[in-house]
Amino acid sequence: MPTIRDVARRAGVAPITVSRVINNSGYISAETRKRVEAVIAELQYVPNSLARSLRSNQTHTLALVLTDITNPFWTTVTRGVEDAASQAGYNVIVCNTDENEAKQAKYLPVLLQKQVDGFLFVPARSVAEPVNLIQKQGVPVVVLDRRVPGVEVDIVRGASERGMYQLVRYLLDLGHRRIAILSGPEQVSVSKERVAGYQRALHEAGIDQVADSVYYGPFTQASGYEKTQQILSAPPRPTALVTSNNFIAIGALQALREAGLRVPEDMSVASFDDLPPELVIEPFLTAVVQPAYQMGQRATELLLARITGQVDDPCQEIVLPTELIIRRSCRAVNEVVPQKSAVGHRDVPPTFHTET
Amino acid sequence: MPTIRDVARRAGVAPITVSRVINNSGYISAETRKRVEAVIAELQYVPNSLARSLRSNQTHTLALVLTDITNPFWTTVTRGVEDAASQAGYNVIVCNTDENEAKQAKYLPVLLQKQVDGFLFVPARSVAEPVNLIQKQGVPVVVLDRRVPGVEVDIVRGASERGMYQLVRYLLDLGHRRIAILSGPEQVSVSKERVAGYQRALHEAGIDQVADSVYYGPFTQASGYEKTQQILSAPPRPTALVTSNNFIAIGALQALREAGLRVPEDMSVASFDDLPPELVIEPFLTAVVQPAYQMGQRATELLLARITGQVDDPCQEIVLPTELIIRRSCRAVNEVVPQKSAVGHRDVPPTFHTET
DNA sequence: CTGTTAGCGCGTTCAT
DNA sequence: ATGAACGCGCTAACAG
Repeated sequence: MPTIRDVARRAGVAPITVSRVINNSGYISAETRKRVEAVIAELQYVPNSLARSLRSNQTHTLALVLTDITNPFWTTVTRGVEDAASQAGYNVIVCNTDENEAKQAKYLPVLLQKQVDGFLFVPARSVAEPVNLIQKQGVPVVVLDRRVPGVEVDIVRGASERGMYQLVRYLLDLGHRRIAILSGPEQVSVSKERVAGYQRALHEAGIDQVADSVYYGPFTQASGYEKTQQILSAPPRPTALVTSNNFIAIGALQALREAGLRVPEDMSVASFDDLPPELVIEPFLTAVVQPAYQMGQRATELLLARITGQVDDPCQEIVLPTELIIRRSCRAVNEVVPQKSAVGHRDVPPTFHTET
Repeated sequence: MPTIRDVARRAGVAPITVSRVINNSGYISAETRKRVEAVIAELQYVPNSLARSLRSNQTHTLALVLTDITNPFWTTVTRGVEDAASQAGYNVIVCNTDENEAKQAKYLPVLLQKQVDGFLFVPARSVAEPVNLIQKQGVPVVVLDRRVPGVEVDIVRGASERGMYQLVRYLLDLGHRRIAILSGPEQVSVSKERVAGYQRALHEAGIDQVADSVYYGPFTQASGYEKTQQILSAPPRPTALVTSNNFIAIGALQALREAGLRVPEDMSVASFDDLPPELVIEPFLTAVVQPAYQMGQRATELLLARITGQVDDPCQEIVLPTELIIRRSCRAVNEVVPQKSAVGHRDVPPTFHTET
C-alpha cells in the first residue's frame, strides 16, 4: 500500500503537493500536476480516507439503523436512503435490529465510534434514551417512522393516525360494524397511532368498541396468523380485519385461507403498507400505503442538510401523507353473497384473475 | 468530543493507561481501572475507531456491492451478509449498482479508500477488471452469484445451469415442447448459464431449438412484460415460459394476464428464484430457488476467514444447490382444458384459492 | 507555486 | 503496574 509520501518521493515533491493534486486545492503548476498524476497511476496509489477523516472530522458515512431490511417497506426506504446518500457522496452502513433493543444497544456505540456523520434511526422502541445517546455525542440524527416522546429530534414519518382513520372510514362506509385491528408492538408509536386512527373512526361512527377487537403483537406474518386464528375462534366474529403492516396482513390472509374463509366474501381485509407493485402479480389487497422511497430520501436529505449545517432551524417533523389504494379485498357488508360450503372455494379452478 | 487524553488527564493517568483499560490489554490495577472507568462514564468518552483503524489497519467494515437491494433475492442475501458480519463484529456498507458499470466504477475506489476490510461483490458484468482493481490493493474479495472469467477469486454462487436444466426437464416431462426462456443480460454469467441449462435439457430431449425462443434482457419486471408481449405476437406461440429471475416472471405474468391468457391453462410459467414465503399470500409460481440467505452468510464467512487469514488455500468456488418447488403455474400439455372465451377468466369471481 | 511544521486520536515499543 | 516517545497517513497553517 503506497502512501502519499511514497508518491511524493517518487515524484520529487513534498507530500502536501501530492495532497493538493488529489484534492484540487491550492495552486499547482500543470507540469507538477502531470508528474504527480503519473506517479499516482504508476503506483496505483489510493488515498487513505481514514487518515483524511481523522483530520477533517467527517467520514462521509451514514448509519441506517432499522428493524429489518427484509420487510419490503424497509427495503424501499433503504433504497431511498442509499440513493440520496450516494448522490451526495456518502456511503451507508446498514444495521438490522429486529425490533430488539439489545441488538440496537450493540450497534449504536460501534457506529458512534466509527464516527459516522449522521444517523437515520428507526427506534426499536419509542423511548428517548438511544436518541439521547447519539445526540450527546453531537452527531445528527433523523428518526424515521416512529415518534420518540420527550426528545427534540428531526423525524420523518407517515401519517399513521390519519391513514388508518381513512382506511377504517372506508370500511365503515362499506357497511362494516365489527372491525378488528391487528396492530404492531404496543411500545412502538405507530402501532398506537394506527389504533388511535381506528378508534377515532369508530367513535365518529358511534360504534361502541369491543375492548378485545384491538390486538397488539409483533410486526410479523406469524403474529398476523396467530391473532387471526384467535379472532376466528372467539365469536362474535368481525366482518373486517385491518392490520398495521403488510406482514401481519399476509399472516391474516393465510389463516383465513386455512380456515376456509374467502376474502372478501367471508371476511374483508385491509392493511397499512402493502407490497411494491413489482413484487405482486395481481394486486389484491386494499391498503393505505406510505411513500417508502420518499421517506428514506427525504430523511436523508434532511440529515445531510443538518450535517453540512445548511439547516439549523429547530427540529422538523415531516409527516408524509398516505394513500388509500382500493383493490379487491373488501366488500360491502349488506350485499348478499351466495354461500357455498365452508371449503367451497376449493372447487374454484386455480386460475388467475384480472384486477378490477 | 473528549479524547483519550482528556480522560487520562482527568483520571490522573497517562493516555496509554486509558487505552489499556478500554482494550483490556496489559496489566491494570483494579483501582486504576475503576477510576478510569468512572471518568469514561462521566465524560461519556467514545473511543475513535478512525484513529484506531489508522494504526491497526483494520476497519471491521465490509463492503457489499450488489445490483439492487430492492429485489427480494438480494434483500435476503443482504440480510445473510449483515447477520454473519454483525456476529463477527463487522459492519456492512451497502451499495446498489443497478447493473450499471458506471455506478460500480464510482463505488469501488471510494470503498477502497475507506479501507474496508473486504468486499462482497456482485459484478455488474462478468469482466475481470473490477475484481482486479480490488485485488491489486490487497483487499480480499468474495464474488457473489456471477462467475468472473480470467480471475483467481473466491466465489459463492447458485447452481444456475443445473437449476435451469432441472426446471426445463420438469416442463418437458409435463409434455411441453415449445418452451421460451426469458433470461437476463447477456453479459452476466448467470444469464448465459441458465440458458445453457435450458439448452441442455432441450437437446437431451431431442428438440430442435428455435433460435428466437431465447430472449435476453434486463432482470426487470418491465423486461419480462415486454418480451412476453413480443412472444405472444409472434407465432408459433410456446406453451411454456421460463424466466431467469423473479422480476422477469412477474412481468411475464402481468403481460399474460393483460392478454387474457390464463396460467397455467393457456400458458405454463416457471421461474428462477421466487419470492420469500412471508411476502406471498398464496404461493403459485413454480420455481427453482436458490438459498439466498445462505449465499450471503457463507460468502461472508468465507470473506471473514480470508480477512483473518484463517484460510489461505487457493480460491474456493462454492456452488449452492437449488431446489425445484412445484406449485400451480405449470400444467401437463396433453391434458384437455375446457376453453372459454379469451377473456372468459374475467367472469370468475375474484376469490382466493387454496394452494394445491 | 511549493515546502516545513505540526497534530488529528490512538496503540506499539521500550522503559521504569 | 504504569508511562514517554513515536508514528499510522493525511492536511491546515504558515512560510518562502
